[in-house]
Amino acid sequence: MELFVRRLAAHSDLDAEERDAVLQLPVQLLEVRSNVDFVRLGEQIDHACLVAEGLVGKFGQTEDGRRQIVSVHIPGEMADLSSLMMPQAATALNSLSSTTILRVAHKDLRALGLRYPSIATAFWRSSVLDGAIVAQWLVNVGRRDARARLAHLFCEMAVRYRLLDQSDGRRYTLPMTQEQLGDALGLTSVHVNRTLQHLREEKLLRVERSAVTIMDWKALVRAGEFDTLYLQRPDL
Amino acid sequence: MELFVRRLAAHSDLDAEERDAVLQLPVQLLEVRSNVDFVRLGEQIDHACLVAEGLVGKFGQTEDGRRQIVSVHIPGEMADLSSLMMPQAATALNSLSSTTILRVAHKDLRALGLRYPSIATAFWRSSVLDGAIVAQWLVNVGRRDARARLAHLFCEMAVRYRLLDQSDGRRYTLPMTQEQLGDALGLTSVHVNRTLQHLREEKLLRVERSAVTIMDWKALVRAGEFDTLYLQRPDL
DNA sequence: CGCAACATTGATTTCACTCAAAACAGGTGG
DNA sequence: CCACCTGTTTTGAGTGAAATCAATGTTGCG
Repeated sequence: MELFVRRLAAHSDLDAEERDAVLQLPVQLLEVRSNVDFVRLGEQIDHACLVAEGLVGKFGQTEDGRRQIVSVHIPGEMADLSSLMMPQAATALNSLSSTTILRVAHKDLRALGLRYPSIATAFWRSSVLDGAIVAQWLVNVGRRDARARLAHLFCEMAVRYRLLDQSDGRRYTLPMTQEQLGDALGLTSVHVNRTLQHLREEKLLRVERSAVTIMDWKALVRAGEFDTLYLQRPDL
Repeated sequence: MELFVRRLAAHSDLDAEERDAVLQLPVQLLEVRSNVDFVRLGEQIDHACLVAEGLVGKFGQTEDGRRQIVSVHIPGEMADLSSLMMPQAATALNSLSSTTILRVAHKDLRALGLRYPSIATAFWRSSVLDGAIVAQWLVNVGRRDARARLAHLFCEMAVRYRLLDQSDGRRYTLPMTQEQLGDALGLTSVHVNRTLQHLREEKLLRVERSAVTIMDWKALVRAGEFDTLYLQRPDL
């Protein structure tokens, strides 16, 4: 929860009272095993899901069962703040690993926004920043080859995890399977596997289990044509 | 401008006074020829662009010059309302055809949001709905083949144009070249051309110049696995 | 009329997919 | 503590959808 406030404060000015008000938000704890759809497509939502631990994927789906991950959310991020403005879920939420969620009621969020306009603004800005990430993913999937897609994703996640664990960003834990990486990048797990090997041979990065180690940041950025502009955050 | 209000009112409740306040917004007229970047990447923005006529594309770019259209905006839509919350443009805006734009100053929009909270909410909701469309495009580009991608796009545009021209949605004018369609769908213009021919042979739809005629709506919906859920609008 | 976009066609190549099987954890219960 | 199961990663061989390269039509406009 603290993390959530820190994230908000990173892009929007909030005074002590406002930060405190967010911290006081009543939440309901929810533990989910790996690979559970805890928000289903078309469902009517009355609470938002804040990721406390683990990893959450927002999924779109085709009729033949192929899935596309539209965004991933790491601890401290509200996975579906947008549900406040769009209560019928157009995408599903799925735990990519075993995850703990804090549910926050819409009515509490709404009340908070009414009472503190700058919090409402911060939420709005959050939605917009999330949207900018999705847009970049679209560029990534639409116009780059497998190698660049993977490189770009790992660069992005490095920057996003940095705010979380204060590490130097060269190492982080991304609990996604190769299958899930494929779902995020519009690739098959087989091709992800081969491309990952290629990336390792090139000494750009190494992924073992869930541990990502970036060996050559500069080269990785070049490979993924990564530019932090859309994240509105400084580079590593 | 009227159209913009109608769009807002379609998803958010606004009373007469609020609707009027939006209509009174001072604007600056801007005519742009086809294929002009009137908002460039990384530019600092202090006004939003409302499309009055024509068609606007939001572009992401790779280093080798390949472009990906991240969203298109038809008359009555604010192409970059998000710039209010993210003044440094992470995507460019380009006129896909000759277009007329109404520029609205950020400060006026902000003032309006402050004075009328439900307008602020309506703007926020607009951002969220835009985001939902981008997310669907990501599913489309990531997981569907060329035929389905095109079908999906034409279905979506049919629904979106309906609010505009009150037609039955079977015919509309989409001033995009095949090259631009390719940029929107992550395909080359050559492949768009061939797939379009295929779609015509199947008697699903016909595209001549900019005139789209849907010949078999049901079949097109099936081909594109189109579901209006994400648009929060009724089907045709 | 002639230029500049745009659309269309053909031939070839390539990147990524499919199918299939094997190796490799990690966790469970006997 | 090992045998087993399930999910994940790895490898191989063959296929296919879309890209690339390169011309040739077409259309509309100044």
